[in-house]
Amino acid sequence: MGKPIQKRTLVTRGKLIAAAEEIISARGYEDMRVEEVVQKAGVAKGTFFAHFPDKDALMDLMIGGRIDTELDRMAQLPAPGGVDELIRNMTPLLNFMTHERYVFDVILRHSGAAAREDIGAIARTFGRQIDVMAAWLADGPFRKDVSPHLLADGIQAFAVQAMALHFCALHNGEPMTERLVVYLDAWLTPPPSAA
Amino acid sequence: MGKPIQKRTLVTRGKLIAAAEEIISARGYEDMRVEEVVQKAGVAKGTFFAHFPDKDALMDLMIGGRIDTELDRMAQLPAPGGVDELIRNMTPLLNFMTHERYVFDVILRHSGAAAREDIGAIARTFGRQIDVMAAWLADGPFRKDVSPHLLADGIQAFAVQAMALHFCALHNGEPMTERLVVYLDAWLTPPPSAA
DNA sequence: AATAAAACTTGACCGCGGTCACTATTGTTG
DNA sequence: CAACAATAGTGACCGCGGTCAAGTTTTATT
Repeated sequence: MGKPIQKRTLVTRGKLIAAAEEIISARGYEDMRVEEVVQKAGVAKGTFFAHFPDKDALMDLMIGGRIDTELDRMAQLPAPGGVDELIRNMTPLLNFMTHERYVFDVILRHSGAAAREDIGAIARTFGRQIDVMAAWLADGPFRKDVSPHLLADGIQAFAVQAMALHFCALHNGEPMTERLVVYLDAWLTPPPSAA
Repeated sequence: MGKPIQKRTLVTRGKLIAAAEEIISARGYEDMRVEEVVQKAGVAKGTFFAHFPDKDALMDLMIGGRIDTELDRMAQLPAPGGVDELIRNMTPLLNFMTHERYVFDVILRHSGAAAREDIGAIARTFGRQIDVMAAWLADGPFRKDVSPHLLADGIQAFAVQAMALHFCALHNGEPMTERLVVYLDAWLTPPPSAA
């Protein structure tokens, strides 16, 4: 039922993505301009928007791809034996997500999809992240009174909070992971036996 | 010290803010155009940017003011007797924060300040929110093994998570507060006496 | 009242994301 | 192959946030 796609479509799309990658690796995400991408790819500006609904959609793809690489790595790792190790396992991902303020903003904007049908790359990685972490939590010295999935949801929430504070003038100085360890100790560690 | 400010500055600023308020209450936050604000205020476009660094700064002010109103109300309330009541107390705030996708995005962007010196209105409300909730948590049937401040941080993190999922196609249908109650039960409720 | 300096305002202009009516290319069918 | 849809690509154009050199008004100074 999908409409037939001509070969040159894939070629053009590839040229656009390659151009974007080149620009990003040279000057970072924030400074990417659509005009520069199309110029480098040797196509007209309108062509860009025939391939992507808007600039954000390309960013979603590029950033989502990069996050997926990190998740691939994380999925290989053995289940962490404690909060410290868990955070160490996540650190490369968190570092990427916060290495540019612009990137973090794009990620937040795309972490939920707008419509059921067009869940973007980043939104998918948020789901994947839950799965990876839930697997870690299933066995390990962590709370067992709630489901691993719920625990993973919480880790995500706390990670976002820690990353947001990383960009807040009131809180930086203290590294992100130190803030996170406090949160996750309280969230994941089996509490003292009586209230 | 502070440079002298002329009276007309306050007048102009007032006209800009009044114009913005009028537009927002007529058509919502997202559709506010700087050009329309200055036209309605009867000043030139450049004047706007002499009063606010950028459009976002005005939005920060407008949205922050509105959030402060909600926090004033919340601060008056007696400490909630449980998770359900706590969430009921927060609901008007959460509803405002999510009543437009654009508003939620602005809030997230501004929840951390860019530089120590220019903490905006929204960033300040995030701090206030912690204080209001920490006061609620000090007495009440909630976890006591960690500080009320930390508990309040967590509530904020989970609230943001719940609101983000509210905009996610995969999760809406289920109302926001129902998601939140699951999170907060696990976070705030004294856990069963043994692991 | 004249003058100078600082504060404030102005609007033409720019950058850049996004649109759309039109042209060009591709694949198909008789 | 020629005719013809369907699919892709084009670039002038628009909307809107943001800039800045020049002009106007206020306040301080003599």
